[in-house]
This record gives sequence, C-alpha cells and structure tokens, in this order.
Amino acid sequence: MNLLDELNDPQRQACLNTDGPLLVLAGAGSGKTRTLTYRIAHLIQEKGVHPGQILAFTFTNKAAREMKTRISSLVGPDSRFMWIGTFHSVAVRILRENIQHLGYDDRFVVYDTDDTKALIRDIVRELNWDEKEWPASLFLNAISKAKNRFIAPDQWEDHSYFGDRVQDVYRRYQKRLKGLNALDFDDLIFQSVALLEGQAEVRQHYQSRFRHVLVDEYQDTNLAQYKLVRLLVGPTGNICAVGDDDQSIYGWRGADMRNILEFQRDFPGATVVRLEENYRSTQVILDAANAVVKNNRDRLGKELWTSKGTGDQIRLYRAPEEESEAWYAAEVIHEAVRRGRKLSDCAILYRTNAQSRAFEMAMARAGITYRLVGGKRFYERKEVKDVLAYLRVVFNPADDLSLLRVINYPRRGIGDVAQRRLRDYALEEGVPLVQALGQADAIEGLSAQARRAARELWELLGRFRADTGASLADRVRYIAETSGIMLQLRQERTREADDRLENIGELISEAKRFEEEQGTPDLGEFLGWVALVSDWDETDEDGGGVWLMTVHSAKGLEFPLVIVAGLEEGVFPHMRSLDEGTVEEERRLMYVALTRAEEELYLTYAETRTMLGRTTANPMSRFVREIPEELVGRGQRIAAVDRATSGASHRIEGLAPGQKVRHPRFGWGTIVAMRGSGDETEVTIAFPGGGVRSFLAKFAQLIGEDAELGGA
DNA sequence: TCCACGGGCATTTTT
DNA sequence: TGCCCGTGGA
Repeated sequence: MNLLDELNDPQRQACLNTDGPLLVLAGAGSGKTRTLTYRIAHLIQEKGVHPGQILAFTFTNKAAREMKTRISSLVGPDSRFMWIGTFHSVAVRILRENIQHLGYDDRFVVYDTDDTKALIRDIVRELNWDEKEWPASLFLNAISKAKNRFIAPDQWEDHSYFGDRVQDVYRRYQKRLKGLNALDFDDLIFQSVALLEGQAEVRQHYQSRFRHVLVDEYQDTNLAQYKLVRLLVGPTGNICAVGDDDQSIYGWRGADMRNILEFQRDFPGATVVRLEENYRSTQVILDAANAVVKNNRDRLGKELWTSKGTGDQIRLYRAPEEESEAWYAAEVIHEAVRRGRKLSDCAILYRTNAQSRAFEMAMARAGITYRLVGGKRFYERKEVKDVLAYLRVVFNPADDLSLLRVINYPRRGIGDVAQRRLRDYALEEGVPLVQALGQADAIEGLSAQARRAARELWELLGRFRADTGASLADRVRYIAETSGIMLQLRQERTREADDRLENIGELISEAKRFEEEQGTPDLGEFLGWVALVSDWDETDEDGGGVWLMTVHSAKGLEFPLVIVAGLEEGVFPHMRSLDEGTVEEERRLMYVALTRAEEELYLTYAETRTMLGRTTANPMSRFVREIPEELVGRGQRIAAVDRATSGASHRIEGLAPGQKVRHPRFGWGTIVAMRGSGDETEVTIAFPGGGVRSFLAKFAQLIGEDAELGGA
C-alpha cells in the first residue's frame, strides 16, 4: 500500500512538495510527526534521496528518538545514515569534525549550566566584585541571550554601566572557556554558525551533503539556530520547517517567533501548508482552544477541526481557595477512575511549579498515586557529576574546572592552600592544572603531604587515561571505584549514600547502553552525549499515576482527561507577563494547555490563593472568559461540583480504631487512629508488614469483614 | 566536615 | 510562606 494513502490532503501535500522551501503549519494534534516521517520516507523511497542527504533538527532528544524509530520502521536500517538530532547534538557533530578552524581542540567538552555558573563566579571573584551585587546568574542570562542572538563579545552594544560589565565578563568568560577547551550549550550553536560563516569549504561540504533539511518546532528557534539552518540549507533551498505559531511558548528563552512568521519572506517562493484536522480532541475542546487563541494578533491564522464528534462540555470549577481546588481535582480523578479511566489517563496542568504542592498533598491524602514531572535531573546530581568530572579530565586534560571538582574529592589531602599553589603554578607556567600535579615536586610552598597526594592523583589520572582496553562501562566503573568515590559512599552507610551509589550504578548502565546503541566505546562521544541528554523523557513508562506538571512540560503530550488549574488573573496569565506585556505568549500557553485534552477537560480556579505567604483574591482568568459560554455549560458551571465538598459522612460509619480492614494495595491492617470527620476523615492503619499509613477514609476503598467501608 | 541558621528569593525549561 | 544556597561555627 502506498504510504500517502494514509494521509489527509494537506498532509499529503506536505509530503509531495519536495522541491524548494516548505512551511508546514501543524496545529496541535494534527499528525505532525506522522507527516514528517512519511515525508522523509517518501523522499527516500520515491524520490531516490539517499538517507545520508537528509538532516532533521528537533529540540528534544525525545523527539529525535521518536522520529528515528518511526522512520526506521518505514524505510529500514538505511535510515541510520540520516542525521536526526537536536540542534545541539547536530552542532556537536559538526564541531567535532571541524572545530580546529576556530582554535579549539576537537576533544572539547560541553559545560552545563552548573559548570558555567561556577566559571562565571570565579571570574567575578577574580575581578574583586561583590558577588551579592553581581550574581553569576545575571551574567549567565545576559551572555546566553547574546549568544542566542549571535552577538559576540566584541559586538556587544549596550554600553551602560551594567552593559560594560557584562561585556567585560563575557569576554573573559569566552577566553576562559577556550582555555579550558570547553563550550557551553549556547556556544554549540554559536560556534557552529561562526564556523560555517567563516569557512566556505566547510559550509559547502555540508551544503552539498544535505540536500534536504527539516526543522521541527520551528516556532521555537532562536536567531542563532535560524542562522545555522540557513547556512546548512544551501542553494537547493530544500527546507521543510514544521511548526505552530500558536504554540510558541519559549519566547522568554530566546525563541523568536519572527522566524516562523516571516518564513515566506526569508525563503522566497515558499509553499505553506496548513494541517488543521485534529485527531486528538473533541470539537468542544477545539472550539474552546480556537476561540481563545483567536484573540492573539501575532499569528498566521489556523482553525482546528475534527471529525471525532462534539464531545462533553468543558467543566469549570470555582474553588474558595487552593486546597479546595486541589481537592476537587482529586475527586474528579477519583470519579473518573470509577468510570474506568486509568490514573495515567489523567493530567493536572498548572502554570508554575509552586502550584504542585497543593495537588501533591491532595493526591497523597486521597491515596491517588501521582508522578511529578520536572524534578532534578539525573545528570545534574552531585555524585553523577563527580564521576563525570573524572571522565572529563581524563578525556580533556585542559579541563581545569572539572579537575578542581575532583582534586580533593574524595579527600586526599590537597587542601585549599595546596590548591591555590597548584593553580598559581599552572597559571605562571601556562600549563593545565593536571600538569601542575605532575610537577608538584618542583612547586614551592607545598607541604610534603600535598606533594605526594598531587603526584598520586596525577599517576591515578594517567592510569585512567591509559586504560582504554575494556568496554566503556568497565572504564566508567573502574574510575568510579578506583577514584575512591564509591568506596567513600559505601562507607557512609546512609540511605542517601545508597541512593547515590545506585545513581552511579545507573550511570554505568547508561554507559553500557550507550556503547550498545551507538556502537562506540569512545569516551568523548559518551561525554558529548551525556551533556546533551536530559532524562525525564525516559520516565514515561514507569509506574503509573496521575500526571502533575506545568503546561510547558505538557507540550507535545496528550491525555484523555485534563485539568487545567489556577486559572486566575495573575497566575495564568502570570503576573509577570502582564507587567512585561507578553500576554499573547500566555494565551498560547493556554492554547497548549487546552489542546492537551482528548475527551474531558476541566478548568479550575480559586477565589483566594496564598502565594508567598500572602492571601490574595484574583478574578477568574481572562482566558476562561474567552471561551464561548455554551461550551462550558453555564448554569452548572460552578454548582455542579460544589456538592463534592459537602457531606456524605454516613459513608464512613463503621470504621473505628481497632478494627481490621483491608486496603486494596496494602492488604489487611488495623486502624490505629482516626482524625477529622465527614469527607475529611483520615484513618491511620498499621499493617503487619511494618508500615503505618494514613488515608482518607473516603478514598481508601477499605474493606471490612463483609462490606466495603468508607468508599465514596 | 558537617550541620544549622538565616538571608534572599520566588515563572515557564532544554540542551 | 517555603526552599535553596552560602556561610560560619563547633
């Protein structure tokens, strides 16, 4: 069967338009990935394009992985020749091959935000500026912004009191990075652009190699990324940009909507295709989303529709304060589960992470398992970074910053004074810090102990470097062991240390997986990969439970039942956006939130909310008012769910301390305490296995000798 | 080296 | 109001 038969008209057009620039405006849930993958398959199978001539950019690793898998299922193993990756990983690949033109060594490492922050702090200290008055984050943001707009230190134009200082730090910072043979995230793009702009041969090499360039989430590109794309597209003009101007929600981190709005001007003769048929949501949900986003001025215009049917009305709940709001959410989910929904079908979306707390507590009390998206990331954990620091030093001897991290960890007697000496020596001699370790005997002012320790560390690192025979995972394990990190953690014998050990074990498994999947034991490749990988995209499959996350995190996801919470002026739209005049972006965020829902959509807000210790009363969000009333079911808007908070206290009759009850998850136990009354009754149960837990009687689904007790 | 205290801060997040 | 980070004391 022909692939194209499985597509609707505009989707098919997007596949068939293979010559010249094409902009695909893909509404939420319009089958974007499907279109993109079929287009690539079509190029390969029908147009005779070799996979190696295709380059596709995504923003996240998850998106890249998904695209790769789907394409390889269509075209088979040859798909491995395609370059599909995030902007950053593609940039690393280009830089690894050519960075010597820019005066870096090809064994460069990638610094994450923590690393760069430490570096900036060091610079501020070096300048003898007050760190309180000039916090590193301030420079970090300014520099990142500059790089996103492709402004080099010398092109810095703000010469205010503040601007001059930023320029100074920016200059020093770049110099230091180069000396460390390191690049930060923004540099990956920035330097790739600089490279391609400056080196005609390199540029032509890639331009003639890539006959087709695709960009996903085009509305999220910043200027530097746009330049990178332009430089790679070349004279064929075969660019296919896919995006949705209505889902542009990353303006605050440099994404420039002009890229998508002015695509037709940038690429003359461009074809524009609109994907407006939605395969995700009911018409009611789409009507609401359309109506809201219509109020924006900066947009290309699009209207989603579905053949799925009208669907249920949206339900709006006004809570007196945020606890009730959270409580209502718990009830909605509880009720949905009774109807047969899975917990993992339900998502609670909010504007800011701080709002999660109330929901977490409500879920916990209701005995509803949940998963919170957006915690600390695996590769940012201390112990993982400690091991990585060793690996980096081994790979890139110029990486003083990483060496400083491990120089006295685990403790080996190279204290502050000794470190100072070593650094001074390295600076005077113009050698990397590692080398200073090796020459410790020649350095004055070092204690005998420090001298010995430095030499031992130097020898240790030398051994690590020489040990290349074993597999990558073995190498990582060997370093984690021999460095003494694991030994130290083992000796701690605390719960926390065990967790950390487990994380290191996880890192080792990750190395093994990397080697299997990428087919190379190369340490540098692994480090480059690690630096560009976050990990929560992996968490999709574990456990089960209601999803709690910000609207930003929910982008690209879909759920049968969605609760959008905190719909108040000042919360969503956020206060800050009102001050800064970026309400349109907030509205797009609302559009994203609404279009996550497949079937059931609940909107909630609280009349009063305590934020930063202050209780305020905010009016209902303007975005709710922008939804046509008939979609929300006016009469029942608020009253419909109010009964949820009123009594039904008789239901918990029959529960008493001392009684034996069975919990669906924890089994038989004895009630040891009860608190509260009515729906709020909390039972504490001791289980013979040793656990004592508290539940809300209403939700605990406890079973006594012969009947269900306490169930709602 | 660890812990405790307190100041400062408080969208949104990926790489 | 709560958390995180940095500092300072034991």
